[in-house]
Amino acid sequence: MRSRQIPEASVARLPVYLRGLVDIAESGTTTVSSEELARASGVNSAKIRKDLSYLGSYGTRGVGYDVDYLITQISRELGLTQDWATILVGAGNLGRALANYGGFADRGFRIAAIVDAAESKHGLAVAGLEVQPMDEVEQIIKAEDIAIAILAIPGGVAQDVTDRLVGAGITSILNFAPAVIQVPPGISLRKVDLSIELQILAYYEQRRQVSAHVRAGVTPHVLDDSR
Amino acid sequence: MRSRQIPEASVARLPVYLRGLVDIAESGTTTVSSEELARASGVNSAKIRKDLSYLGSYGTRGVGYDVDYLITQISRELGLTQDWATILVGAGNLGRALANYGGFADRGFRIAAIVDAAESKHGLAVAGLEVQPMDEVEQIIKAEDIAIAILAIPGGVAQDVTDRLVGAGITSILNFAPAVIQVPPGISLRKVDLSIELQILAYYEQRRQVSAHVRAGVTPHVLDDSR
DNA sequence: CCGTGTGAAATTATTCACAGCC
DNA sequence: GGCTGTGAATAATTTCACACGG
Repeated sequence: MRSRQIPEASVARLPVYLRGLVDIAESGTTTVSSEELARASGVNSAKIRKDLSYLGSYGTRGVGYDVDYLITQISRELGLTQDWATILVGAGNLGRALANYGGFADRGFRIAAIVDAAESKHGLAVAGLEVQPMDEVEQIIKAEDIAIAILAIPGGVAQDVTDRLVGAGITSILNFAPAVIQVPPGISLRKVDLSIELQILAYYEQRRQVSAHVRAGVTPHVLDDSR
Repeated sequence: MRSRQIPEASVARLPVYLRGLVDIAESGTTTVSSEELARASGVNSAKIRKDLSYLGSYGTRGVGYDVDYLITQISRELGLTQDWATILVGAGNLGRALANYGGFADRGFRIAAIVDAAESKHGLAVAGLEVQPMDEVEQIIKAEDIAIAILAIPGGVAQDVTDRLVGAGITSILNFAPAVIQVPPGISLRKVDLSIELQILAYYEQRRQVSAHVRAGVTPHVLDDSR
């Protein structure tokens, strides 16, 4: 199909396919069907075929996809053939854990700098880098040509820090801070929030417990056949 | 409207509203309009009204929503009025950071136990708990009546550990391991993956750079999550 | 044959727009 | 007058099912 502008939902799955493909490649397999990739990536095969069709016609009918070729194409599409310098903002528990997290430099991402507002953290060595003062953030972003920032800071300062980073030229933000932050149009923002994920799980967990009670004959509170 | 079964997309936003509402409550405001909550939660007001309508008619026309009452209703709907015991699997960098992460016990969640496969970690004190051997995980889950597990383990062992946890009675999993894991039907799974989030950002970053070369037309917008 | 690629159908989610009520 | 609640309209996403080509 080869249309520009891949649907957002598809883009979000491409990295998942990539991970599956890399696993498959490591096992020595060179060709994969959408059905096999479905098993490796937890996404159903029809969705995979549709998603991949947005990239182009990279499969062979009756055969499947060449694993290495597909890895190359997805990587190119995601922009993983270039190196991305990132700045980690916040050298607390979470920030340090993220910095030391292996799978990071994994796919072309590199922490180019770590900054923290607290003077007590300055000069500290984290993952082979010295934590630098927040004061220098503008200069660092410019000097290292950084577009992506990772926020591991307290919620209370998240918006102010974000505004400052955007002012300094950051255009993509991955937010680990437990706060809603606003960005101007044209800036990408993704958030990762432990507490929110747990709350979502709790909803379904509660629902599961309630229905278990009903099945067991305990307090069949509302029972409505009409749906 | 008061229908059972709230759409998944709405459920995923309820915790976001809750956070916004708590912020608003702390500022001393007692009534909020969907427009104000939109500003506080980064979701547009029409969507908010629609989402809240699934819970019931808790607003007052011409006025807005009572902040405390809405907090209560959303909390109840999400199942946050009860306490949830969780087990943290993995006491490495990330696991320890998560355990020490403040906003955790925040909304009724409590780490009841921490386990790790490595003998070197056993007995270690993390966030006021002793790291216990993986051997005892079944017993711990039963004894503490734990339904939710948080996985902060290497990708390579994620599936095996998951199978074991599900076998032991876990029904909700929050996966921080960089791996695709499969769960049986009826088990909830959410994943948080640094590397995948960065790759998604890279796609839009690349696109921004390409279009900047072409012309000054900016690609707009905030990306959303989840699934 | 087999598995991709893709229109078309079905489903889910978002946005609109305004009647209804405070 | 202002803001909710919600049907109806629109858009996005997923699923179906099968023609097509290796």
